[in-house]
Amino acid sequence: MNKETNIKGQIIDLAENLIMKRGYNGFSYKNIASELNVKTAAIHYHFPLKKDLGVAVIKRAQIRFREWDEKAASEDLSPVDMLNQSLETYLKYLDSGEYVCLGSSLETDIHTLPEEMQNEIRIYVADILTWMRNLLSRGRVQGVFSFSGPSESKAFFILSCVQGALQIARVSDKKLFHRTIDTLKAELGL
Amino acid sequence: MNKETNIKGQIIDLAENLIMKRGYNGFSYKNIASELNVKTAAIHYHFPLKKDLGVAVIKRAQIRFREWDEKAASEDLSPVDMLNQSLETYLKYLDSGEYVCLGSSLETDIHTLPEEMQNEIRIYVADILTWMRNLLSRGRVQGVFSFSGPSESKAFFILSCVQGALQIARVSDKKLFHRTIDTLKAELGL
DNA sequence: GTCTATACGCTGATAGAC
DNA sequence: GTCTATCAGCGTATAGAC
Repeated sequence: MNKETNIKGQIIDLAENLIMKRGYNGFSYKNIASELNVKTAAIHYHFPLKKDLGVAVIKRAQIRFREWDEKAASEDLSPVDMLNQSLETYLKYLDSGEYVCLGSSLETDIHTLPEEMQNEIRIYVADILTWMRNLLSRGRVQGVFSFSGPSESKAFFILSCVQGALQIARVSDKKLFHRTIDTLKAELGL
Repeated sequence: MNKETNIKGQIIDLAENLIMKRGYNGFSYKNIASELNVKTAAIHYHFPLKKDLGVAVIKRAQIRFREWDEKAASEDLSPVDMLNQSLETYLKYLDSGEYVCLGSSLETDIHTLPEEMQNEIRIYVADILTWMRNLLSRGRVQGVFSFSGPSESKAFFILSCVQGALQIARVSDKKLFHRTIDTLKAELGL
């Protein structure tokens, strides 16, 4: 999904993609090592425990998300454009034919994960929910979004819908994912 | 979740619950064996390969779902009551504090599963989507549901939303799941 | 930073006794 | 139907050489 040049970054990239494709319990250091044409011990040098790598993946996702948000804010991106940009991320996952979003995958695995990872996931998901809530709130005040009820509920509703749709699309008709996105936009008055 | 008396049924029960809680790659025969106070070899007697057990879990879910549908139909249950009954299943999962729905968990794991299991999952999800589509269609004709667009799209939308909400609720505020259900109902005019 | 070598528990799975 | 015994392979992880 990304193109890190440093080795550590490349490992995190591969791990993230593997988690999104196969889940945390569905990948091993060997998968990463063979992709980089090294041995597993080399991966352990950078991330002694698998848990360390797992935490690194989530923390980087948190940072990337925050930076994306700040960048969009500094560019004075409109709420509509920001929403569209975020939805494009999910469309990109859909087009890949392989990935679901990171949160989605880790939520499913949550009861098998070390506590440190669980905590970081909660933070990551909370960040996204808060961001969406603020975006909706702002958009409604500006008159570009139209919906009823608390922004918090609507944010949860939209993210649930997109995330769930991406998963179901994995095993059914992908065009229905696009329709779901269209419906969500229409419900906001777009 | 269930209460099978025969051993084979008990094994399938435990496997299903483990999949919903920990994912297919997050459980082992040992988990089931220790729960039943037997050795893993005893489980292999009933299901030689893990894949066999996985397929059995999904096939039973298919049958249970169809039987539930037929029963509801034979009782002339109204579309509203049928919808509510199905939503109660998800609420039960939420209250357990542990489970997401079977489809949800297996969709996440899909790229790690043997082909036989993948096929059964597709059938299972297709069955549920078709059922929901027909329910919505019937309800709209009867004038108890109100929504625009194809029933197929709406079915996908609703199931995505519920499924995604159940997952996100695992790591955030569970009351927002209830609000999501309320919103979905309100959108149908309930 | 990466390698070889090694350890060790767990997992899926099988054979044969009871 | 369940047991003991056993197996190979994998996954995580560490030690020490290069």
